[in-house]
Amino acid sequence: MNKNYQKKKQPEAVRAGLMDATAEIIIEKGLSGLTLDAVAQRAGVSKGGLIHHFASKHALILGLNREILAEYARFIDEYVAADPQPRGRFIRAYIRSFHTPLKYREAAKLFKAFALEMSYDEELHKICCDWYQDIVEKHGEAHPSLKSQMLLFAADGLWMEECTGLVSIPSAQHEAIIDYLIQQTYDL
Amino acid sequence: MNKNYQKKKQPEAVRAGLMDATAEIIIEKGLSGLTLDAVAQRAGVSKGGLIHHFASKHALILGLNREILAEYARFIDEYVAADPQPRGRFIRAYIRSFHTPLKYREAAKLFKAFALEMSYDEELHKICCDWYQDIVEKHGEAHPSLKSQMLLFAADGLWMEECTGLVSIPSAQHEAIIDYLIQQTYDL
DNA sequence: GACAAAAAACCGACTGGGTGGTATCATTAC
DNA sequence: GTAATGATACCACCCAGTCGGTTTTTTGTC
Repeated sequence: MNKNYQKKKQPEAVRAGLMDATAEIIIEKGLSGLTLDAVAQRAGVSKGGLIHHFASKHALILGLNREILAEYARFIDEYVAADPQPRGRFIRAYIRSFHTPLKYREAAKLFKAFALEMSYDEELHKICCDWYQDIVEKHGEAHPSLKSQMLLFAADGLWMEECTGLVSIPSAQHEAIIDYLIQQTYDL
Repeated sequence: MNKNYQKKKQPEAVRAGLMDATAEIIIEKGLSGLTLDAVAQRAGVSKGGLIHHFASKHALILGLNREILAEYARFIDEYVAADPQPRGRFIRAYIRSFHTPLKYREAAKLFKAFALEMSYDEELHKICCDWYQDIVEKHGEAHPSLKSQMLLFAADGLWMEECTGLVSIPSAQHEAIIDYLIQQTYDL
């Protein structure tokens, strides 16, 4: 570990930089605007270097997706652990985690891009399904009530609204809605 | 009807065919899989013919989007008109219309594709925002309660789940959730 | 109704830029 | 040395949009 001393090459940093660049480009231009050249250039790496770390564009996308899902999972874990009231704990954590700024700013846009691609990419779909199933098995109720499910869907809907900016809610109102959802989780 | 008898060219039918082909391809392969050649071929038209009807790929996408939004608006209008109870009427119509099969099967996937593209296409974004604003001004409440907003978001979330197939809800449970949401709209 | 001119509808080969991926060579770490 | 890391050049393919042309339909005029 302490061999890093005087290391000129730092593959892990390069790899992280590539991930960041990928995320930024997807946020700015969407998945369709993601090109290997652009990623390499933004990360200050050659295309060959990029391909060395991620064998293909697909691998790059999957890698980023995995990383982001892992981060969301960490958020949810933390929120659940910090919540003394068991009832509705998972839903509160779910709501809060999806409205917490992540490592990647505007991560919601990223997630939305993946949400679309899921329909056409089985591997990506499976990764996301497994993630969701794991998180529910870990924290969720075995037989959630209709109200619980409604609250989860409402959190998803609000998240989507954030992504698309369709309704243009003032941020104060946005907060109010989240508070309302949280409040509802105490009465399940 | 019989006037068509001798008509060889039917531009409106061709145009409609191009729309259908576009929708089908987006459903199958997503927006990124949409190519002018594929649309033309599926519709049985040459590329030149396609370009004659839609000046660009962008125009094609916007045209289809407009058509679908109009169809959703019609659904909502009908549901509102048929609902004797004014309170929560719009929300019920909203929920129901987004779970009604449209002209284009699996239209949800289409809509999801547009929802993504909105972030990167100002024109598309404006069309959708205007549509939403119009429909709310027409039927919605001026100052919706938090619960009203929550129900709308829940409908959106459920719709998204339909698109992505993330949670894999049995259809019976799906129906139960919709019923629950509808039921909630009577108590606002 | 006739008939020419204009307009609309339609065709398909071609272009030019972009992009994913490969092959090869150079450098650094251990 | 050699394995990991990274740079550069390159290729084959795809795809949006162009362009000159043909065919059909509509329009204007007598």
